This record gives sequence, structure tokens and C-alpha cells, in this order.
Amino acid sequence: MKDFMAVTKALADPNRVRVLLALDGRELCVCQISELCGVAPSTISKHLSILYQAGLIESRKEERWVFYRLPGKDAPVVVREAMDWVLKSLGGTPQAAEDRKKLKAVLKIDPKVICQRQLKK
Amino acid sequence: MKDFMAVTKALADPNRVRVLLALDGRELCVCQISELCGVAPSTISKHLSILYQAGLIESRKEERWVFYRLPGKDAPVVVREAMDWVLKSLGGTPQAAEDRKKLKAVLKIDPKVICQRQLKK
DNA sequence: ACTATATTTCGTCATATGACGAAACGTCAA
DNA sequence: TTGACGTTTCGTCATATGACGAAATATAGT
Repeated sequence: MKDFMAVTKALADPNRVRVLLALDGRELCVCQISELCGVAPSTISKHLSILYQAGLIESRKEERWVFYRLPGKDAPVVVREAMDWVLKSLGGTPQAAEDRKKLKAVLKIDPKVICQRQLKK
Repeated sequence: MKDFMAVTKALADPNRVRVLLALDGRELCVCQISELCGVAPSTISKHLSILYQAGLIESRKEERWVFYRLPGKDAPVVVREAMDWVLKSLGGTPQAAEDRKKLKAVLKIDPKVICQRQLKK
């Protein structure tokens, strides 16, 4: 029950759901996700930690960057089915399409440049 | 997206999830659910309205009582899959078993008596 | 060792949420 | 039509949540 509630609470915020959709098929670092969602890196970091604790994402550290990705097939059933539900329910929505478009643009920029931009703000 | 978030937000509270589990296979009125969850009728009423607006439950008025039930097969796909996920994930947990036991006891009491009890508090 | 930089943690703030009891509402029985 | 009663709405409170910027942390390059 506790595990399940961690998942439902993690899914109860639009930005966190957007992150899950964005991570479908690729891994992203914090600054890329921050740029996509249009919220501060510190806020995204918090969101990612909530998703992580619910088991909905995994992470990998490479140099100064931390890359996040969806869990593999070894993930708990609750998590796998939650992800299936999310992707199936939202994959075709306007919001998802818009984010895919925006993500495409973000992916073209070198992550370093993104972070420098964020510093200026 | 908005509809989906209504569902995830509705699922992000333990008492609301307990209600859904309790409604699996039967309909219940407010005072019965209130008794099961151990929270005030007004609070349960609010929870039920959140579940209702998310499409996760339906209601039926009979005399002075309002009975709530899970939606039928005509429910939106998002809702049906959410319910499948909830029931499959939690049906076998200790919490669910405990609630089924408690519900059995509640169902033996005449709803009228339950409401009178709640008045005393 | 020092600096630069990507991320996380912390402190703060405004708003959202869940709880209760009191009062309002709607329906049935006298 | 008055009264009884199940439910809902409203007002209030304590706590949780999501946002930010500043400061701390960790790692790569000088």
C-alpha cells in the first residue's frame, strides 16, 4: 500500500507526468528536463527525487551530469503497469505532442549551453 | 491531460483508494464508507465528490441514502485501466484484507444504526 | 589546490489538501 | 407542514506541496 501510494502521489503532478512522457525512449539530464518544463533546476531535481523514490525512474551519473531514464523490465509490476497506463493514456494527447516538439528543439542544444542560460536567469 | 490528472489526484489519497477497493463488487452508502474508514461523513462526502468528478465512481440516490459504486464497462478507457491497476496492485495487500474484514462487520449493521452512532460523536 | 559547473539541499513563501463540526439541503414520515 | 435524518456544503485549522533563489555538494579541468 505504501509503495502504491508513493506511485500515485508521484503521478499526481503534471510536471512529473510530463517528465515520464519525455523519458519514454531516451535518457535526459536535469538541465534538459528543466528547459523542457520551464521550471527551475532545483524544482526539477525535487520532482525527479520523488519519481525516483517511487521507483518510476532510474539514474546514471556521467561526469557532472546526472541522466534519468525510465526503469527497465526488472521494475516492480506496480511500476511497469503504472508506466503502461501513463504512456497509453497520454501518448496521444496534444500536451504530449507539444512536449515532443519542444524536446526535439531542446535536444539540438548542447547541454552545456542550456545550463549557462539557466545561470543567467 | 486534465482528465488524466483528475484521476491521478483522486488516487493520491489512501482513504480514496480504500473506498475504491471497498466498492469492488458492491455499492455502499456514505455512512457505511464513513464507518469503514473511520472518518467523519462530511470528509467522506468530499472524498466521494473528488472520485466522482474523476469518473472513478457513479452514484444512485435511493430515498435519503446515496449509494456509490464503481463505474460500468461504459467508463472511459483511462478510468477502466486505472481501476484494473488499482485492484490488481492492492487486492492482495494486508490493508485490503483488513478492510474487507471490517467491511463485512459494517455490512451486518443496519445503515440507520450506523448514522445514529455517528450523530452521537 | 583552486575554479568552474551540474546537481542537490535548504529556507521561504503562497497555495492546495484533508480533517472536523456546524449549518444548509433534500427527502420521507407523521 | 413540520420534524427527522442522510448527505452535502461551508468555514476553519493544521499540514503538505510546489515554486524559487541561495548555499552546499560533487566532479572535471587548470
